[in-house]
Amino acid sequence: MRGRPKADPDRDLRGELLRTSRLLLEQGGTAALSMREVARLAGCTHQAPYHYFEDRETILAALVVEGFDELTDRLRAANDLVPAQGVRAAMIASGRAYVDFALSQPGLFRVMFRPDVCNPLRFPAVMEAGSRARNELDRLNLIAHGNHATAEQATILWAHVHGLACLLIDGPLSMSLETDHQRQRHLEAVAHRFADMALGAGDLTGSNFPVR
Amino acid sequence: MRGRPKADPDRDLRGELLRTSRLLLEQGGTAALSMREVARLAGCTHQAPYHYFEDRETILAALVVEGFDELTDRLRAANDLVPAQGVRAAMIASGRAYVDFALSQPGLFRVMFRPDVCNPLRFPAVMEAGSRARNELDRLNLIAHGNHATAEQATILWAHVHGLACLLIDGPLSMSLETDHQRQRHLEAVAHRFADMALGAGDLTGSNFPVR
DNA sequence: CTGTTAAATAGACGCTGTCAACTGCGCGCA
DNA sequence: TGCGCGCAGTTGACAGCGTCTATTTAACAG
Repeated sequence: MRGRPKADPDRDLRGELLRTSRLLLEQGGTAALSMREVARLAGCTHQAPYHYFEDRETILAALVVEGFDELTDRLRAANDLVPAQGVRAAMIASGRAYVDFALSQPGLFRVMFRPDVCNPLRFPAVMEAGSRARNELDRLNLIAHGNHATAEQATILWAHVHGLACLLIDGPLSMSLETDHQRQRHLEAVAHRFADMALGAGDLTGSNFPVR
Repeated sequence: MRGRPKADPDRDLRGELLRTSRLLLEQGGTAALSMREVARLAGCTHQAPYHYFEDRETILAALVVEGFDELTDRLRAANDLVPAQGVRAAMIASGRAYVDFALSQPGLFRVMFRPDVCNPLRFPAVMEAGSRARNELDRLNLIAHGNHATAEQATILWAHVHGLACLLIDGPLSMSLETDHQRQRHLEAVAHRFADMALGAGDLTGSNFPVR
């Protein structure tokens, strides 16, 4: 059969393509996400996806936006703990949220920070979604340090959680931790230690935020 | 002409291939490093590289080893500052070394921490080179905290410099800093602030290392 | 009934990594 | 001197990839 097949409004090819892409990305990394394989799994010809996405990078961009939005939600939930549980708990929860997100879908997380794979400058939506996530981290920093919050502290906070996530999903850090239990314990300890450092060090610059 | 060409002992094809690969990797990222393009630029046929490297990943592995070795050298040089300039200066220099390395050759740096592009498990040499670099960071942590050094502090140190490097080369962080000068100043301030946190916080666990 | 557009199909092109087969040059050895 | 073997390449082929172009058909608007 050639040309457009019988109408089937139940079928959402665009959505199917996105779901399939995300699966492929997660299972085999960016290299496994091929236009033709996506089409095959979604049950259409190799050219059908081009109707919905300009090219391969555009599919990735759509996934990246989804990813940043999900990350933003998780970070916001952590920040919202402040009234009930305090800044320290929120900071620890925030770090956990960031790391958990990366560990739960490392394939997506990697692409989110790889401009050579998906160039944010080409996709304003990607840039905006990324900014929203970043704002959530900045908000935490602001809550934590109030008037004494600095851009340097924000950078340290971001670098810490991001570095942790990268090292965990890309092996070098998790390889030395045998069991999942060990890793959990280590991460827990790291989070508390970092919170001590970040919040406690406020004293050094005049903040009177109490340690512990 | 077919078959092996006239002998030319002056020509080091293997070296040429490696140099060319590194250039391509740096200029256009991992996607630009194609077996055939390397061969073309090195002036041989598309199959000649296979005599020296099993496949594309093996070329990348060789570059990654070079990269880790260079990073190790830089970190060692920073650590060697301790006797003359003290722990704080060495920690700042170490961070600068890590970040400078990443910024000076982002293409290579990215591959060094991307097991889906170059799987360390397949290349023992890569694993060992990576361990050497990590040991240098651990050594700094040991010097900084002596008997009170913990695995958590080592992780925080590593995550900090690594996260900083990743965010800088992959855009999100450097994009908000307009000029090179601004970036330099910010990084300087971040380094000092982190050193304060990492060394000063030693007090919290009983270390009597003086801040400043 | 006709024209337009959306949603696909089909085929081709050049690029890629890699497998297989072949070709010389030069060295060790008889 | 002659011979064979292995190193260092060459050439050709194949399948898979992204993407361009052209085509086909279903649905809808006037």
